[in-house]
Amino acid sequence: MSEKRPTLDDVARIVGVSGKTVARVINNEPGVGEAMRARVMAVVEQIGYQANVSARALASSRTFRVGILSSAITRFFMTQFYRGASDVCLARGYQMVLRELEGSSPEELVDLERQLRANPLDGLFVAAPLSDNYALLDMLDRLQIRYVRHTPIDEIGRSDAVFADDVAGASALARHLWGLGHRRFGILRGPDFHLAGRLRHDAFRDQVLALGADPAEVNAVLWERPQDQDTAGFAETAQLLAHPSRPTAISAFNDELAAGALAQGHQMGLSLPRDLAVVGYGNAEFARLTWPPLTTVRQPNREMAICAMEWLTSPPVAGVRQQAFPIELVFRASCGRLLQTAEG
Amino acid sequence: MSEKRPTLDDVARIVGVSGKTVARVINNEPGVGEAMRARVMAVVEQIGYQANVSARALASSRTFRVGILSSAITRFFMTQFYRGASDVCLARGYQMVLRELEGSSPEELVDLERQLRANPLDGLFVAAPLSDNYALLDMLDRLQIRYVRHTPIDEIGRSDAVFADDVAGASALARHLWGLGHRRFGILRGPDFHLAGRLRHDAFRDQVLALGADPAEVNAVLWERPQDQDTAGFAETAQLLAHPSRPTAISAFNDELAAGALAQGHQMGLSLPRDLAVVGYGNAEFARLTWPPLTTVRQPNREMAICAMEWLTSPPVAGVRQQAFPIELVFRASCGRLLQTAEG
DNA sequence: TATGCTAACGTCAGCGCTGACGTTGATTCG
DNA sequence: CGAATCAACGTCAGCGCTGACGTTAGCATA
Repeated sequence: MSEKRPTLDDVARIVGVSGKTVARVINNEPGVGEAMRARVMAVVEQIGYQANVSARALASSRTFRVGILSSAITRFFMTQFYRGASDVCLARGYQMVLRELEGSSPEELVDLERQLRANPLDGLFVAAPLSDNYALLDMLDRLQIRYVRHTPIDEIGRSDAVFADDVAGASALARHLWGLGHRRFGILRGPDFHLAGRLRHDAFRDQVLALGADPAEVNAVLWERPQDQDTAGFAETAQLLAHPSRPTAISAFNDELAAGALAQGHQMGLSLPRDLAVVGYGNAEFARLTWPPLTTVRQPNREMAICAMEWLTSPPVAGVRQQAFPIELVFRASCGRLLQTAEG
Repeated sequence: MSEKRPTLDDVARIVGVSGKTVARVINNEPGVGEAMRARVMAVVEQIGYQANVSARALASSRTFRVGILSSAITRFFMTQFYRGASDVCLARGYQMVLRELEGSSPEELVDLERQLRANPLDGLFVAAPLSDNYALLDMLDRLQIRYVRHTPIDEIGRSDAVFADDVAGASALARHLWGLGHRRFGILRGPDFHLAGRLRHDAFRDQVLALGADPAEVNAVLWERPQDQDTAGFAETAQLLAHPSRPTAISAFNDELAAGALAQGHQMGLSLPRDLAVVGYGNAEFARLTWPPLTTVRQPNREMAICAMEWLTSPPVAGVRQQAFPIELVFRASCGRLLQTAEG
């Protein structure tokens, strides 16, 4: 409010042209000569003109706003999305908004739909596991909101999507543990509604079996988010360790569960990693802070978000765009000393 | 785009009144009778009218957008802010946007100012430690942007602020450890530019000295963010433990450093928590996942964000509003069994 | 009964852009 | 050399609201 902020017409008046010409310049539209373009830009720079997003949105029925939709906006992997998305939005003059959809009850969906109607977005990045909630996707389609999904896999090519290869990650962990000499495995399996939970479990199991493991010595326990958050994975780990063919290595759905497995191991008096190797998934911030520090899989979340946001802030294209991103193993101490070099 | 979304005039036409009357109703302005208000609301509900935020922003020079500014948008305590802030924004029809200001170089500030000019906000929540960056605050004042600071302390009553009592938290930890019988203390001190770092250090030290500790047996090491993120606090902990009066308890600036202290303890072959007690600060997500799980201080971040956002989305008031929030000790195993009940 | 006052509405000009549609002068070509 | 073409501009009516300012009918009051 201090000094009124300059408008497009202010620029036009100074240059001595029509507002439309200025608009053509700042929007990079054709129909202006090079000389004029330079003159306009000079004045724009000089008085520090910035387009008014609200006016632009009102007149053009675009909003210059993109959203990130997640069922857990506080999780670490989400914050990596924010950083990547934020960079793109900043560079392209878009606003980034966050929206949480905790459950998937019809009421929550209706609520989201209402809010999306009231505050439309130019695009939405849908993070896993919401990305496989078809009721949600149908709603977005109905509202004709563009979206990019972050999903483990999309067999049917339903929409634009970015993915990190869960099968490759879980298989690599399996080969790593096998290479260290482990033959009896426990799997802390993620919830089934989380597609990645199924994929990682299957890939890990298939890989160790392919390497020659005895099916009777590869056991999984399903983890369902317990009431007591302080003991994530404790009971499930105890259950795995109580099995007749007690595993020497545990592969957990994520780093949180892996940390729980380590804690349970400590509590049972095991010496880690000698008595029990543990691998996580996701390379959470705390993976380096457990004891022993977790061997895990890094997912290129930042890069995926950047890609998704670049799509969403660019003109639509025909057809479906899908992009896979390579994962990367992060070796720490939770599997003990390596007996042989792990493959790349 | 499917079916054109209803406008204020659509509602007015159906009810048979002027658009202004509808506006009065949906904005809860005076000047409409009860009967009319009910008639309008009925139609609003029926056709699902939602005000167009862009139009409203353009006409009223408000933006219905509030921001959260942080130097580390990926930290766990920030995500707790998002959740609280998001709830308020959703309920009040505001958009929440995130902005990171990593360093505090003049260039970055200029950049932020440009962006704030281009995309004005109705208010900004400034998280610590940016909340004590006076260059930033001066800039916001100059732009006449309302803001609420999240800061440990504000002696001069410079602006609206919410704070959790760092002095109370650090003192309580000190009393807890003292009560468990500890007499020699190490402090992993936070960086000085982080006001909370100084406050927590001073409060802890003052408290144990007041309880009778020997000043020679209360030592601090300054932590500066190391290059190698994988070993946060390792070297500093080793330094503390190498001191002639080797501490039996370490108080860390935050949970991350505390986890590093635990890891270093393990690495040195100590039996935790018998040989070394550790307390953190902040109750990060992973505090329950370390071994032993961390005793720490919970800060009511969600509640603070809710308060701040309620202020920012309400009409301004005269004077400065400041609100303190109580902290809460979270007892876990990292200090061993309690010898006596800790105070409330 | 004339006057003033007020609650309950209405009117209308923008807010700062955009999109569709002019206009003009220079260039090209039959 | 006149008509057609086209790049380079200009004009203008909105987009859907809001804020400032009418208008009117009903009621209290002198």
